[in-house]
Order: sequence, then structure tokens, then C-alpha cells
Amino acid sequence: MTTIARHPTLADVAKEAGVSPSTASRALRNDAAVRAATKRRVRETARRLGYEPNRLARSLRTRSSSFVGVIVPDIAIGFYARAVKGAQDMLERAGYQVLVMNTEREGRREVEALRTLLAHRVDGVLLATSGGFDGSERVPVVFFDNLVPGSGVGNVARANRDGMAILVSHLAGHGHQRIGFVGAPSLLTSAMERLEGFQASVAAAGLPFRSEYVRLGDEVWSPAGGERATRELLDLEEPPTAIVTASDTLAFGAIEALRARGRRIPEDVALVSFDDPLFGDLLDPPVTALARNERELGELAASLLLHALQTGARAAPAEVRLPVELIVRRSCGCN
Amino acid sequence: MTTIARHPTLADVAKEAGVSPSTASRALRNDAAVRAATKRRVRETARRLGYEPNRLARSLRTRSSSFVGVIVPDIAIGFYARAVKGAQDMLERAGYQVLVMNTEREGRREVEALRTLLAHRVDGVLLATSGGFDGSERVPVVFFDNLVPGSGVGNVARANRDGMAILVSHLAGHGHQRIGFVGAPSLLTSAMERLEGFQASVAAAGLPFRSEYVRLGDEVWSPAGGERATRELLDLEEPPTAIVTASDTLAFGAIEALRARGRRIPEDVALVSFDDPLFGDLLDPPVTALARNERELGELAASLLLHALQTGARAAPAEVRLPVELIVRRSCGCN
DNA sequence: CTGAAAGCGCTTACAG
DNA sequence: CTGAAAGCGCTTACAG
Repeated sequence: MTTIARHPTLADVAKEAGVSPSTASRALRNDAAVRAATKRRVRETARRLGYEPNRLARSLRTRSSSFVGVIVPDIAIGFYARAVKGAQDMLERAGYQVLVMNTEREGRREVEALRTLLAHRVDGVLLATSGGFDGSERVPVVFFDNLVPGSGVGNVARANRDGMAILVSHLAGHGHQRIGFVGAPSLLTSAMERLEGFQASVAAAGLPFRSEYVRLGDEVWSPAGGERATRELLDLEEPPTAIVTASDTLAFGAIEALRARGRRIPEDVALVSFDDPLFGDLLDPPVTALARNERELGELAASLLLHALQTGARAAPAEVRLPVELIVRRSCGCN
Repeated sequence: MTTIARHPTLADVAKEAGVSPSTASRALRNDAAVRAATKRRVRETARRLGYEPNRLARSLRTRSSSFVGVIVPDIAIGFYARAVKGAQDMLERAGYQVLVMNTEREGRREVEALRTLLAHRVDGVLLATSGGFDGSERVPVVFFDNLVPGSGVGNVARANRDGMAILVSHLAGHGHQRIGFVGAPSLLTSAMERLEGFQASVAAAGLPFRSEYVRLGDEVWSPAGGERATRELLDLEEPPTAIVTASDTLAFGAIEALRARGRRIPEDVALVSFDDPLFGDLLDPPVTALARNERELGELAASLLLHALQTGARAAPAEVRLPVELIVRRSCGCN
């Protein structure tokens, strides 16, 4: 590494500018106590030397790292990537750096991620939990996507029940009486709320509830799980004429299953989905779904955390629900 | 924040275990010089107190942050998200933390990201540059996706020219003589190499090169740009009978354009794409494309960086090309 | 095998 | 308005 020059330190700048480190520090942070001329001289020197304050040292001294940890099941899933971006934009504007960790939906990895973040003395955490959270955190936590009601300094999720109501009533509006549900095992709030929302909406539409119409894929919401669940629905003696999937990934599986069985969408079986698939209008057929608002979700989670950080508030955790909106395409039978 | 207990420090552990901080430090890092019994006692105490070493302090002292920065145009783009995950897995296993930054493809933001990372004293950087790189870095850099030949400690990209050769010769094999190209402005190596690869492959197939068959979208490779470029091709007096797009996003635009013009794929116009669209087999029609190997790309970039970090090597930068593979679906005319 | 001391690069009362 | 000193929480020669 011989070719790489050492970073200049505050002491280097101070000596070069002919002031003490204290004064240099104050000048660079624009402390009002420093004379304008001194300030100018120090800053000019810093610029000339290419000085960049060592944030690690500052953090150690101020006991505030300006790091925020964000933990998600998988950054490669569009939903989380966009939520993280929304949060990151907002946090960086407030002067925080974001450390993103993936858990692959494993509780064990979530615990490890939390430990690592704490070892880096993050000031706070945004957590889309996969169940690894044990309540022993030492910093403010905002839960998003999956909630831990009553915990942390905030909880942000989409209006899962309302969303299901919109989807089911839209299908009912098309005249469907036999509506199937393809979901995920109810380990966490989002899966659970969507399932409950489905059941409640079916009842609200005046339709009989049939337990055989509820089929769950796997814990990672994989397309393969959705495909299997959909096949189970199609194999019923009296299969549903319409299907609601609890996510876009499950919708992908459902499309595969319907196609493999030669059932046309929406002519033979209508399909609607929670979570708008990216480029959903290029799918065959274009899928009717609930608009994604993952960016807003991330921003909202970030602002709840920033609020807690700035006020030190440990008030009762806010629970915020993002409203949800239907995007009508062809798979539901419209057009 | 009154309810949150202070993190215990090494001094706390030492006092509680009845040893000096030096010994405690050595015991926790499993230094061979420490007696087994002492080691056990210290570790037990640390566990009991819930001690987690302050990485910031350690970094400051050891002058090595164990941070690696990763800069990408947009983490919400599947290609980058997966590459980042591959890199992150590998780096975390080696004890590094990853700081991810987005540039939105703006050079100015790339410069800022670099500054921020340097202020956090990252040990190295993985950079999918958008052109903001000015060569003044003080740490090892590995370029990926877009290369800066001869710079940094490593360069990793896909075999862009080979990829184009595969795509073009496949279309030529279907008998196409008039092949159009939908690409992006050649600001960076990947755009440039794909364009050059296209031209070379057309020549290699014994077809005349027609400049009007090359159309470029915008700098961010947006679907909208691809749509416009495709429309330009279709508006030619003698439009191409087959189109190659330089990315999946451009392919999305091309599909839209073809659909809007009522041209069937592949009957009226065949289509193949660099970058396999996620769920490309669910598109209408399923798109023939080059397999994604973004995870390998990220892992490879990470290992080049780790190598440089471990050896301090500043040898001539390696330039690594990932091989590329065709996934045949329907849009090319197969089946 | 263990401890006292110095120092990483900052910030911030305190004194002048 | 400026400086000397202490300290954030670690690690690591150095001495014993």
C-alpha cells in the first residue's frame, strides 16, 4: 500500500494553518466563536491538504455514530430495495450513514445482524423483522413491513386488511362467488393480516367462507410455493373462479400454475395480487394489483426514527398504516 | 433515551473480572499469551454483562475500519442488488462491513459518495462507476460492471462483446439479415462494448452494417428510452426484422413499442436481450436473453478487493471477464 | 502470563 | 477569540 498517502489529520491542518487543533476543529465545524479570518485560513488549508475528518474518531468522541442500521430479509427483492432507498435518501439528508443487512428471512441471521450493528454503535435501527428480534436492543428501533405491535419507537406497514378488502370486493364486483387465496404461512404480521383481511372481506361480500380455498406456500413467499398452492386450488372438486395472491412473487407462481394447467386468465380463472409486480403490465396477462408504495414506506420509517433520534422521545410507539390503491389491468377480467 | 442502558465497555468487563483492560482485551481476542483460566473468566464476565466491543474504537486504534464501500447507480435495479448481495456475503464472511451508496447515475453524487466513504475510512471500495471517479482515491478500488481499464486494483465485467456475438449469431441463425440494435449512449464501457460487439458480430455474420439500425435510448437505460429507440427502428423505410437490446430494461421498452405498433414477437419482429429480465419467462412472449450472473460478478469483485487488502498488493490491476450464456425462450423465434 | 502507559483522531468543557 | 488538557474505548509495544 506504499503508493497510498496517509490521510491528513486535524493536527496536520492545525499545524499548517498555525493554530491549535481545538481552533482548527471549531473552524471546520463553523463554530461562531472563531474569528472569520482564522476560519477562512483553516478551511483553505484543509481544502489544500485534502483533509477529510475521520468520522470514526468523531463518533467515538461524541458517542454518536451517525450510523443507522437497516435490516431486511433480502435487498434483492424489489420491495425491500425500494423501501431501503427511500429510507436511505431521507437518512443521508439528515447526516446519517446507512448500514444495510440481509437476513435471508432467518431469525438467526437477524440476531447476528443486530449484534453487528450494535457493535458499530448504530444510533438506531430500521427493522423488517423475520422473527429474530428479541426485544433486547439498546437503541431506538422502527419496525416496518412486519410489525411488532407495541414495540420499538414506531411501526410502519401497509394497510394489509384494507388492501385485501379492495382486492376481494373487486373480484366480487366481477360476479365471482368462489374466490381462492394463495398466501404465506402466518409467521409474521403481514402474512397474518392479509389472510385475516381475506377472510373478513369474503364474509363482508356475503360469500360463504371455505377453508379449502385458503392455500399457503412457503415461508419465503417463493413463486414455487405459490405455484403449488395454486395447483391445490385447481385440483379441488369445485375450484375457485378467481384467485387472490398475497404478494407479487406468489402471483408469478400462480400464473405458472394456471398456464401449466391450460387455464386462461382471466377467462377461466381471474387473478389479482397484493404487491404490484414490477413491469406488471408486460406480463401475460397484465396483472391487476395493489400499487406499491415501498418508497413512502421507507421514508416514513426513516422519519419516525429521525424523530425519535432528535427528540429522544420514548413515547408510545406510533403505528402507521400506508393507504393502498388498486391498479386495474386485465387479469381481473376488466377491459 | 433514559430507559436505554449504556453499553458496557472493556474497562467494565476488566474491573468485574478483576484484570486489567490489557488482559481483558487479549482474552477476548483469544491471544495465546493469556492463561486459559483467565481467558475463561473474562469471557464469562463479558457474556454476563452483554459486552459487545466498540468497533469504532477498535477501528480508530488499529487504523483499519473493516468497512468496505460499495457504490452502485441504483440498488433498486435487480442487477446491482444481486451483485451487491454477492459481494456483501463474501465480504462479511471475511469480517468486513459493507456500506452501500446509490449515485442515481450522477457523477456528482458518485464523487460525494466516495468522499463520504473515505470520511468513514473504508478499507476499500467496489465501484460500478457512472463516471464520477477522478482517480484520487486513497484506498484500493475494484471497478465492476463499468470498467476503468488500467485503474484500481481490479476490474470485473461481463464479456460484453462475446455476449453480443452470441445474440447476433443466434438471430442470424434464424435467417435474419436485418438486425437492429437498441442500446444506450456510450458514456461508459459496458454501453460501448455492447455497441462495438454488436457491430463486430454483424460484420462477422457477413451482414452489411447499417448505421440507421443502431438506435440509442437515454443514459439511464430507461424502458422509455428503449421504447423510443425501437419506434425509430420501426419507422424506417426498411425496418429490421430482428432487434437486439443492450439490457433488460431496454427490452421492456422494446416490447411496449412493438406492442403499441401491433407487431407480433417473434412473428413480425424477433427480439433478444442482454441481461435476462427477472421472471423473463412470464413475459409475453418469454424473452430469449443472456443469463444473469450478477452474483458471481459481485463475489468476484469482492475477492479481488480482499486479495488486495490482504496482500497489500498493488500489482497491475487484473481485468476479469465473466463468461456469458444464452437462455433460449420464444421471443427469438425458437419453438 | 499480566499490567501501566501511550496513542489512534477527534471534541469540548475550562481557563485565559 | 484561542489553547492546553482530558477523554471517547479500544490495542499494543514495553517492561516485568
